[in-house]
Amino acid sequence: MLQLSKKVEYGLIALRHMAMKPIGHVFTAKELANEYDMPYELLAKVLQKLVKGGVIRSLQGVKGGYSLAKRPEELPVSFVIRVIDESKPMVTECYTDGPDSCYLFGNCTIRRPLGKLQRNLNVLFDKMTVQEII
Amino acid sequence: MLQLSKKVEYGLIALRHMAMKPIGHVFTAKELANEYDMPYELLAKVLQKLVKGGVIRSLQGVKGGYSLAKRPEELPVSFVIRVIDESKPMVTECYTDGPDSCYLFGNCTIRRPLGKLQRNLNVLFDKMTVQEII
DNA sequence: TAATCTTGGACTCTCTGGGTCGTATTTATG
DNA sequence: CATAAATACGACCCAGAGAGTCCAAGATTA
Repeated sequence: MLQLSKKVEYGLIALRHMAMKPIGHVFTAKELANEYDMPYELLAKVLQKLVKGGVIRSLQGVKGGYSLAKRPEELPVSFVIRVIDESKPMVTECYTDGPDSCYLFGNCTIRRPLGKLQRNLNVLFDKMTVQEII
Repeated sequence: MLQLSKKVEYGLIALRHMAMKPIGHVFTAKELANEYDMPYELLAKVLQKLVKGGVIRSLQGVKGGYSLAKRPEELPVSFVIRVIDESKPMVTECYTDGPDSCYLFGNCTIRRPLGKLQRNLNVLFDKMTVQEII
C-alpha cells in the first residue's frame, strides 16, 4: 500500500513537538504520548530507536526524558524512517538487499526501470527535514 | 515498508511485455506467467482487474487472451497501481478516505506537512508511464 | 530508600498480502 | 455438437508483519 508505518508517524509527531522548543529541552515519553493520544509503550520503543540512531538523547531516572540531538533542519525524514523502520522507503524489495537480490532473477524486467523511480523517491525523502513539518 | 505490492509488480511486468509487441497482439495469462515465473492464478486476477480498469482488453474462449487497450505512453504507473490495488500510493492513511479522516483528529500535526510529500509522490507516479519501463 | 524515568525482552492479536483451488462461462475448431 | 482452451470469479488458506500490551530490570534524583 505504500504507506508510512505508524511507528514512523509517531516518531515524526514526537520529533516535531520537540523541534518546536529550544534544543536541549527535555520531554518524557509519557508527556508526548498523552499530548497526542499515542500508545505510550509503543512510542517509548520508537524513542529508544531514535536514541540508538543518534537522533535524540536520553536521560534516565527521575527528571529524565528525551531531547533532540540534531538540529531539525539537518534531520531528513528519510533518516528518521531508516532509524525507526530499519529500512529506506523502497519501491520494490529488489533494492533492499543489495544488487542481484531480485526474486525473479534474470527474468525481472522492471527492476532497472523502477530504479529511476526509486532514486526520485529517495530525493524526495532526503530533501524534506523535520524542520519543514513544523 | 513503503513497497509496491507483488500484484502491481506482476501487472507491470505483464504490461511491459505486452507493450513491446504491436498493440492488438493477444497474450494468454499462462504464456505471461510462464515467461516470468509468476504464479498463474494470481496473475490472472491481476489481469482481470486491468480489464475492469480499461487498461487491457480480454478475449474469451480458445485463441483468447489479453491485449493492450491503451497506448503505453498514455498509461501512467499511478493508474496501474490504482486499478490493481484500488488505491493510490499513499504516504499516510489520512489521505485515503478524504479529508478529516485522521485517526488522531485534531491532534495530528503532521498531516498537513506530509501533504506536500504526498503531492510530490503523486507527480512521480503520474509522470512515469509503462512506455518508460521498457 | 522511594519515586520516576528509560531500557528491553516476550508476548498476543489482528489484518492483509500472497497464493491456491474449484467451478462456471465463453468460444474456436474438429 | 463435443471438446479443449481460454477467461471470470468467488471462496478459502496461510504466514508474516504491523500494532499494541505487559512486565521486569536498570538508572537517577530527591
